[in-house]
Amino acid sequence: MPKSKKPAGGRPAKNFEPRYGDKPAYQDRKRHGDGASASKPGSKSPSHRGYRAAETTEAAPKRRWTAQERAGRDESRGIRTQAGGTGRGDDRPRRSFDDRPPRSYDDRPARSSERPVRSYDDRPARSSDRPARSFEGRPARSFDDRPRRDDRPMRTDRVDRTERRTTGDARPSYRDDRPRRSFDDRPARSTERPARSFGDRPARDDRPARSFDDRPRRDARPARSFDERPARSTERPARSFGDRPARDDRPARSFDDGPRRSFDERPARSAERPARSFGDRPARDDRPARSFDDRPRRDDRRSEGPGRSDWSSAPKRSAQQEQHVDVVHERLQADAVDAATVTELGFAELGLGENIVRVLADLGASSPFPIQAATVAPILQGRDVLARGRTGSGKTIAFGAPLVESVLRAGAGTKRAFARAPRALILAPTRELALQIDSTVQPIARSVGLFTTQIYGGVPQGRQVGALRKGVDIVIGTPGRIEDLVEQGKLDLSEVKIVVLDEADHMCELGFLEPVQRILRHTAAGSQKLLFSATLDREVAALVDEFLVEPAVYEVAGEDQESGTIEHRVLVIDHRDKAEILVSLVDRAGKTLVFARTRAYAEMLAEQFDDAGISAVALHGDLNQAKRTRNLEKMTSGRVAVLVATDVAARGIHVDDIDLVVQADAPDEYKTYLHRSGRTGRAGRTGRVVTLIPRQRRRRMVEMLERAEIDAPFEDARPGDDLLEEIAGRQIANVTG
DNA sequence: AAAAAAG
Repeated sequence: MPKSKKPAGGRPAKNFEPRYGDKPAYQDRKRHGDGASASKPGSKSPSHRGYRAAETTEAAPKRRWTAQERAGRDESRGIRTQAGGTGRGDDRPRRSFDDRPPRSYDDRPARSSERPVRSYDDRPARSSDRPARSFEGRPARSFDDRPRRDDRPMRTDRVDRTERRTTGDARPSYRDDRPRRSFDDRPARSTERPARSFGDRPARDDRPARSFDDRPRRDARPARSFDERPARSTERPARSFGDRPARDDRPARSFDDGPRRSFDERPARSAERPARSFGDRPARDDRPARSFDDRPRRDDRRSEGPGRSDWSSAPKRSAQQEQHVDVVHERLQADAVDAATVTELGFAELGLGENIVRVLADLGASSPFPIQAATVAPILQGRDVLARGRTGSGKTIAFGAPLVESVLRAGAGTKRAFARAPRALILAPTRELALQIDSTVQPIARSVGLFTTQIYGGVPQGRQVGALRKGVDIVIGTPGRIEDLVEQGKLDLSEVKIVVLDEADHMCELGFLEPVQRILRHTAAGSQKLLFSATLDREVAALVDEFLVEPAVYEVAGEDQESGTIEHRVLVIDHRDKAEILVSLVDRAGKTLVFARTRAYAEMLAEQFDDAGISAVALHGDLNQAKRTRNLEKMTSGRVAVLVATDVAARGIHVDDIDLVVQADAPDEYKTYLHRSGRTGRAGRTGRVVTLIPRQRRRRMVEMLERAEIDAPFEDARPGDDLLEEIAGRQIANVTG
């Protein structure tokens, strides 16, 4: 009955069908699930005891993992602290810090010259043989690590930690070293923090509750979440870093650029991180209680305020390190300030091989963007790197090119083997992003005879497994399927010596962190880690503490929202006008990306636009992968001008020429705002972002924009307003009419 | 709320 009403209500049956043609897809998926369970009688009923053997089987593995997961969870809470020490220590070869710098599989840089020569024609041929051989060699595989993990939980670490902290060792890792470390520094640090901490902290507290009422002013800053930014915004509109006491230490840095500065501090901290990181985290509201265990001891902690700094705060770094970091930073800032300076060094000068440089040129990157100029060299040196570059600034090439070069150097002189285990891994939060990264990295890799493969869910694994069997050098994918294949024994990560986490801060969020941690533990001990994101913040401390060693931290100075090419506006509307206004905004010439908060709403909006005669497609997790890929491709190719998506498209996705981003629903986090709006205005182009909000959301919106350090006018809008015409770029027509 | 695994 109700159905009959709907069609009548202006939802033409026609639209319904086509649209549903799609939906069925996902519904089918669900059906499959049901079907499976249905085939097994009593699946639903808890009393499934004797029944399906299958289930039982599944159960077993799960339990096993549960134990590990638990370990992972603990670690994520800070218990792992010692991961660095205990966890790795015993079994793993682990990287000795001494070596580290050199660490990259450097030994064979020289050989690099050879590569070009090698043609990998053979490859295909061998494939047939391989199957047989497959994984025999690897049996050893990653399991070695695991055992350790188990240990950790029990780990006597705490003791260790204590020691470390006391020692104040800057180095994350090993206690042995630390002891020596100067105690002098430490004290100093502690002093610093306290000061700073109090300022920040309050903020955090606020956030959670997020009550804006009480503290009108502060809200803005406290902004919850992240660290520095929020704080800055309020106090320093301009972003002067008055707040941060800590920074005082580093006179060197020019604060002008400072805005981003947060990273500056960090580098230094990095050294210390292990110890400190844990303290801070707790601070974060978001996270699980984690870590209170340690804290008691931590001086900082009690002050509590410091939280944020985690790695950053870590105050102490040896003078040497500090200087080094600062130096690096200065260089970076200088480059950023003067584009010409950056371009002085070409990709070749940065250490990339001839073939790679050529491909980059083909990809449109003839000379390095600032973030690329900054990270290529350190990555080639084998350092762990944290990098923040705003959306559309070229981060993929920034890690992709040097990653290929490193893999190449490491493998120079080695014979390619069938079923060879991959040597590099790139993790992304969404399948579309993984695909996109591959489209950039693959050509670079192929130019030097290396192979990449995508490993993500939503598609049959057969092909992926087949590729792995033939042997690939670089795996690019999403956490779920990768972990799945690892568990199945079809993906061996033990030879992975370089790991990239794109959208790293996002990968450290609730549902992602643990899988990511487990995956990283399967990679080679001491593997190099590269964390990239436009909104890299201390949220990644969970990974930094356990997996990175004295990471180099980069960001491009002067790269702030004001210097961007995106125009932001906020339209305050009446809820009942929303649909009409949206149609009006989307009915335009250029490509428009619309963000909705839920899958259902995204689907509904796409339908509405279609009904209004504006061809639009949706992109969200309720669509099957084929549909997702197809719809995104339709937008990319220009066959449709409107794409309505959930936040699945918020990060990383690059579609040329999107000149308008409409947020049908305002995001809750400033980071989400930055990523969504970053879908336009890429690589220096201009773009416009319009966010629709109901009147009562005004205040929240103001605060969020402050956190994002974005200035945007708030304007009331109603259907038919010229304002809408202008935003849609139809103003002339309108005027005429 | 969304995303990420299901031969």
